[in-house]
Amino acid sequence: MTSRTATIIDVAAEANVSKSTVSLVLKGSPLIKGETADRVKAAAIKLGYVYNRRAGELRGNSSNAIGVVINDLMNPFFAEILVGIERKLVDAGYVVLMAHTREDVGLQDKVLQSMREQNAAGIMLCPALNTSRAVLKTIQSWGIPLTVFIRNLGPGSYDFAGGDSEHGVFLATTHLLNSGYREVGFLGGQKGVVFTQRLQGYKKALQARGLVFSEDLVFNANPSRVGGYEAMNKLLLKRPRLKAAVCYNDVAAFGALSALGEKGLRAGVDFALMGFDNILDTAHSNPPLSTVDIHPTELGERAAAILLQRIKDPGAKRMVYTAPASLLLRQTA
Amino acid sequence: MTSRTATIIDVAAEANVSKSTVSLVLKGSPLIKGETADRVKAAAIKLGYVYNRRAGELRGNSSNAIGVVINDLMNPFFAEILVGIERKLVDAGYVVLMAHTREDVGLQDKVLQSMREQNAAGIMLCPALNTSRAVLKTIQSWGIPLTVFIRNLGPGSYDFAGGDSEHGVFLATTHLLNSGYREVGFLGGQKGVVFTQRLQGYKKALQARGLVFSEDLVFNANPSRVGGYEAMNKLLLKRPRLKAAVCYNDVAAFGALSALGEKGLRAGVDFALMGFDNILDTAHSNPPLSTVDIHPTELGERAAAILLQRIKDPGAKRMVYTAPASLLLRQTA
DNA sequence: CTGAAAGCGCTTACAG
DNA sequence: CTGAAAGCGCTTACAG
Repeated sequence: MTSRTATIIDVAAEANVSKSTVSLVLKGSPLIKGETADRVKAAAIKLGYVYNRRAGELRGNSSNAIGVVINDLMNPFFAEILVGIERKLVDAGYVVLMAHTREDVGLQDKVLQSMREQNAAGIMLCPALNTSRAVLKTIQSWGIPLTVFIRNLGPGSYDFAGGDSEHGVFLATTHLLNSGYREVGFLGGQKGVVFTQRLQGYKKALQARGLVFSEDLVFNANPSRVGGYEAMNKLLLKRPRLKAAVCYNDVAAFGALSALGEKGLRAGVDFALMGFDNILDTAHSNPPLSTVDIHPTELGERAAAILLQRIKDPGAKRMVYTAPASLLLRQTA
Repeated sequence: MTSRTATIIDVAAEANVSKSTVSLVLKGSPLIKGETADRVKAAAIKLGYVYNRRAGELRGNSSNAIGVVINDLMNPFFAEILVGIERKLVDAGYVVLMAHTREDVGLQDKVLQSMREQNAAGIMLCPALNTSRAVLKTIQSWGIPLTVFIRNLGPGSYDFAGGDSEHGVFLATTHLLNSGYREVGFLGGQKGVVFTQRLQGYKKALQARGLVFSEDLVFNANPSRVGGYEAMNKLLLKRPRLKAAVCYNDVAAFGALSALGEKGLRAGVDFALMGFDNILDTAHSNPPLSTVDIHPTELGERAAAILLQRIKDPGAKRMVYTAPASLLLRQTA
């Protein structure tokens, strides 16, 4: 435990220069003669000097911290997104202030406020369910660059990155229809913009076939494993002849797989099931899940890239990235 | 975008007091008369004052940021641990600087260094595989409170929180043995302290029964879904008569479940399988996984609690938390 | 090519 | 109960 960490002044004294010179050397300024710079660097090493970022940022009014708020880290989809975001941000020299809000709007306000106090250089937000669009204005009024990801917040001028939910579900549903199923259910999920978009894709696929949409075939539930499990049990009970369904997301599909297994039904032979997201786990589930691939980790990287761009160019026009969705057929459909 | 954010000086002017008074009021000092305090608060609100934490911390040499470094966020086990850590830390008024190192020791050094520059109030570290014990000394020399979690780094005086790996696997293996299996395999995982401990539990259980340990029954692989999948396929190929195995962790067990399913084998009837960790997913896998419960999220909270305690009392003696392991039987064994 | 000076926004003794 | 003053560790014009 070093009693007292050396400052720029100590280094200056050691190297026989002024602290201005030390500061310049430390940031690699070409203004300082090589010989002097070497002397300063040696002194810094000798004293075990550590840059005090806080002080530097206070003075320069800069920041290298970016806040990212996630709601449901227990869902691997978000964990993968976070990994992508973190990678991109760290590569760009930032540090991430991570907060988990478990869909709690109040907590979300609190952590956002805290990120503001920390003087975050930017904020990446996947809004908690029921988040008011007013947060957008609030954050913008703070002058902090923001990019919203996954769940959009309706029309507005904010940057956004998300998956092509509607088209993805359209593809999945169409695939099931093409495979000969006359009736296909929609399973899991229950509210929020993403749900609405996915359900829309489902409806459009039906429509394209001249099929009529029926509420009876949508089985709402939490977008979680348990939710998918319960929804599938309900489906099996109420619609015993239904043999195909597209799920709100992969995690719900896993729950459905579990429910199917319990009844001795084999996904892919007794029941056709499609997931959504293509989280890593789908490749080795039992059985491997057919799903819609939106490349979660890459999506996270893209979202972060947008924020980085916005920080660089605050005046740029609105940026939006929609991750293309493609069918990934494995064994469940 | 407010042109210029108000400072304590602006508030002081607005309220007709000195900035010292404002500072005191803002931190709720009882020194200031109620009436004055109210006036200051009103002024702060009126001006939209935002506390500049950076400045305050520079002056007071304090910090409310805690660094947490995770290696494999793609493994839900770690995601759950992180959720526990984050919850505890945020509840205590801290902010988390999260870094993901994907088992890259070099990157780990880099992020650790960065946390130091940020003047982190503490660090929670789950060391990347092959991390040298020297990091411990390094971090300690920085004077930053540290708690290591999940993977311990050998003997030393650092605080630590992890699961009872040895006993947990002992229980799982014994359960399989008690169920009548004469031979049980050990599947997945391949290096690191945790692996060693778990394998040790396996050996002890064998020993307690007078059974001899054979390398032939351990199937190494990455501690991931793919790893478990591959290990199970190897097992099935090389030891067709083996009908039971304990897995290195839940995620490997999922991969094994997938491999079993592919061969038309039903876990729990054709093959007995035990996982380890009890991540949320196990409750609704196909079929639901029997596992060893070490309460991941709570473990994360406990680990964070240790760091908090250490920050409060730097001189306290070594703190260690070992999450008790208990058998959780579902359908695979 | 390098130094002296001012200042970022706060906190903390110290007076009164 | 409140104010004046010093200072946290840096950066950034400005001189020279």
